[in-house]
Amino acid sequence: MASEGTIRAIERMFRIAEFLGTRGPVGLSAIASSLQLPKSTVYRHLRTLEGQGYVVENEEKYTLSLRFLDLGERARGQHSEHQLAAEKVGELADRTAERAQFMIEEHGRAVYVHQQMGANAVRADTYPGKRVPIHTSAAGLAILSHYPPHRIDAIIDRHGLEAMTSRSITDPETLHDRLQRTRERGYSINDQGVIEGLRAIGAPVVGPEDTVVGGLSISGPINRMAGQRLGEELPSLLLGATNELELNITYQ
Amino acid sequence: MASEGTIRAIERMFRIAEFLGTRGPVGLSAIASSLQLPKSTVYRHLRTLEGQGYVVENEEKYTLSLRFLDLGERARGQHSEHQLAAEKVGELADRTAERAQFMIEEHGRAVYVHQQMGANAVRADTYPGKRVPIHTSAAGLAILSHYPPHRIDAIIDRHGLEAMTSRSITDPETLHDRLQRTRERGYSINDQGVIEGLRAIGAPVVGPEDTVVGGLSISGPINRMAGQRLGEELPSLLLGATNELELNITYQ
DNA sequence: GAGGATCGTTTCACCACGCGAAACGCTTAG
DNA sequence: CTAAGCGTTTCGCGTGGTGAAACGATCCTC
Repeated sequence: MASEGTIRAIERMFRIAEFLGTRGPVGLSAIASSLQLPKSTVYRHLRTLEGQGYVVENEEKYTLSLRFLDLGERARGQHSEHQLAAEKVGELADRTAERAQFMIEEHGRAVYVHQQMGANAVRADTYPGKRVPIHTSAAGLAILSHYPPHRIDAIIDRHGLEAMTSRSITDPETLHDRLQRTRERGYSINDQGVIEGLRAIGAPVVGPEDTVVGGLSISGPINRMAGQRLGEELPSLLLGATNELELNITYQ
Repeated sequence: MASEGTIRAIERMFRIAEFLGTRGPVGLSAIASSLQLPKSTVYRHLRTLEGQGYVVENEEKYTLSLRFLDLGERARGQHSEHQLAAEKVGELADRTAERAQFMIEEHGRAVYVHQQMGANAVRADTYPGKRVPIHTSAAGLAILSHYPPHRIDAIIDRHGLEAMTSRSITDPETLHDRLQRTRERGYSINDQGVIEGLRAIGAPVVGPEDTVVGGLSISGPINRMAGQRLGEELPSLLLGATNELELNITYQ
């Protein structure tokens, strides 16, 4: 875990912060025993986090502060593509009445940047900042389909091909096949690879110099994501929005 | 800045992260010279952040990763009140066509938790996680109005009463007067205290055991936030939503 | 109400670890 | 061809992060 020449205190701090993020408000001893760290060490870290305003203490329970949200929103707002993508996600959600999202790749994983629920959208436990294995999302597949092979293989080497359902892609062969079909078709299909009964289509958003800035996608239940709607209507809306977005990015 | 018994490396790390949050993608030397830190130190910190996935490097420029958004969203989602408040913010924005928000107090400052633009809402550079001096927002004043005096004074001692416009509250006397009027009236009014031409009304959201969980508020231009609408219509909507929210929180 | 368990806090001595000056290789500009 | 800038790497110093242990407060249990 700890690479060479990196700062251990900071790595520990993030372990503590991530632990606070998964388990709600929690006390010092619980953190120390869960992370197998001495109480005094955790105490010093929490005092530091609290002093910097990144942790809130309430009745001897510690919680993450919304300062992390501040940093996160700044991270999201820094790329102008992301803001332009938000509009298109809204349009897609409105016109299809499904759930639409814009994702990017970071460190080999797919990250939700924007998402919007349409009128009939199926709920999901996704939120901005959430990261999923890149090969299990339609937007992620779309992004990969525009990457050079060595970059795809590097991601596979780093993260493997974790299965989330029985329909997930699990070996490099089929992944490359799917990516090839995605390139031919112009858009990707994720058929129940992340949640049973859920299907999604995605398209890569290509910026200047053929760099992929992210992927747009539409998700819905398999009964509505089928037939002519899946084959023509939705791809047409998706590719139309993607094209407009690419133009907005290039000529902003 | 550096208190006693806290970890310097972590404080430096946040200085670097916050710097990346304000200035977009930036190189190593720019960070080092701006923060007056040795290049090798900044380099080690960036390597650590990158290794933990909290910073993304692209063509020798460093950017905050959306992992901060992940942590931030987790922080926001951890309190069930916040999720319940989101609905009410939506209702208020829809019904008033203005901008509505829910804020909480953290470390003596007011923090945006949820905000939604109504159809006629005036734009503002606010976003979830943004922090403002608590006495310059209607929701913040509403929260303060339910705090015991010693807690209010502690906040004044810590942060002072910074002015943002000529109409801002700047001395403790008038602040306490305004809070007294807020208590009598049942809602607070922020008259151009943060932006000229903008007026807002806010109400405290009180949970079990008389603890204040946050504040709801509605903001709009002074020409629409006036007369009978300001005196009756909007307060009635605001207090109605607040009351419903309080019930939802107590009997969830 | 005494005893025990558990909590957060504080102390303190050790030495790993974070630090920073300097050197290095590389690219770009003039 | 030189010079200035960049990110990277090295390395010895000394301090700052560490963790075992003790401490006092609080909360149960009997």
